[in-house]
Amino acid sequence: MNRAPLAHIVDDDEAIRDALAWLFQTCGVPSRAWMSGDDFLADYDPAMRGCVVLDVRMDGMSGPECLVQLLARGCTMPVIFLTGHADVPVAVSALKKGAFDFIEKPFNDNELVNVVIDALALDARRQANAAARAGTSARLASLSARERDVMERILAGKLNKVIADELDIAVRTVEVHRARIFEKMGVKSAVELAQVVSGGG
Amino acid sequence: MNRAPLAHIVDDDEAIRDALAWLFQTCGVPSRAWMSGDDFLADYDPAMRGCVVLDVRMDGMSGPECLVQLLARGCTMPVIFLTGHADVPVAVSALKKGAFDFIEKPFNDNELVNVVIDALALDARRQANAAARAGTSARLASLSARERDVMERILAGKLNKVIADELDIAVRTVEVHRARIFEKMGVKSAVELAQVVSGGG
DNA sequence: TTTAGGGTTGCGGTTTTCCACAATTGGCGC
DNA sequence: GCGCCAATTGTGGAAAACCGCAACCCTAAA
Repeated sequence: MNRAPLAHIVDDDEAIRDALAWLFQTCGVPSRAWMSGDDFLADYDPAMRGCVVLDVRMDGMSGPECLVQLLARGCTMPVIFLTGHADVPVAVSALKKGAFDFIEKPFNDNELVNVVIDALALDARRQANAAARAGTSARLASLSARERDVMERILAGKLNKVIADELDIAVRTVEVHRARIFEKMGVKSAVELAQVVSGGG
Repeated sequence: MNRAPLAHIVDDDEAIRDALAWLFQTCGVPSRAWMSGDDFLADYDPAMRGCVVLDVRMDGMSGPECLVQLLARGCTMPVIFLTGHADVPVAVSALKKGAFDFIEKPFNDNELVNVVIDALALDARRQANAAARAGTSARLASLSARERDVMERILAGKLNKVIADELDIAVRTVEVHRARIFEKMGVKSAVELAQVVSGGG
């Protein structure tokens, strides 16, 4: 089951992996570990939830390289970097790419756990938002091409008669499309329609 | 005139201030310099536009302290840090607080200028958005209490008769309020109203 | 060929919206 | 008190939206 929120640990040092896994477990945070960025990317699934705890310097793929790959695959999980070497440009670059945090070793256990918990909470919020947006997108996708033509003009605030004129069809036809759009989008009025498409998708 | 976009240089080293000012000038970027965070904060005005180029380590107030003060005063200008000392926690903290970039000295002149130009562009975009939102807020504030009651219900997609029932007034009165709301908010339909209040304010 | 779905249209009728004209009430500042 | 403004209401009519019913055309799949 990929859908349970996990702390995804990626580190080439077995001692660190074990220590992190143990630390997280004692704090009630489920985790799973990988020994390289390549291994993690091989298992990566967009349905994975939680956060990623990524070592910066590893054999093979580096942490930042792994971040780039994850972003390229549309990963939205917060990524927390761990580093043993002071390297400001790397930290700046990672954070500007969207990393959630960048922590120097040795780190305070409690601090790391708090960061991970914050990251998990952020992911949960994002997940909820994404679900809402996905619902709207799905409804939007269920509209026919013609219905989208009409909806576009409804959202522009145009009257049915104007829409009919622009699309060169009868007003009655616009009314039918309009009703079907409302039904498919699960709204009762043009106002609600405007809100779901501009506020939630 | 505070409103012209400037690169606001804050550094306690006169040589650096002059060098930066000269660098910016040769690239067509107007700038002004301060010799301490306190001095800059004393002159700070929310109407200032552009970006801030802030040294991390200075006599008196540090760069990060200055950032905190600026944020507390609602400053939205992008802040670029310059630092001569590798300090990952400071960099991470600054970026997580919203700093635009964090650059180590010695830096490449061209790179810094590009960052400043990006920051100025970002500020210009934000400024445009803020202006639009301020306009909407101003219009919103011009509504009477009763008009706000009605608008709230219009945005909930309710029919005039339902609104009249809820507010215990005649449908005709709701119509009048409705028309006045549209007029004051500068829109022609309920759909546009929903878009300006949920998308732009 | 039959079936299914999308797009289209007309008819007739109800409901809402939108507006011009006209008027009343109550608070507030001069 | 007087004038101003927000809030309120009514009348009456034109325009638009909304709906159920029935139907036709066309394309793609079974």
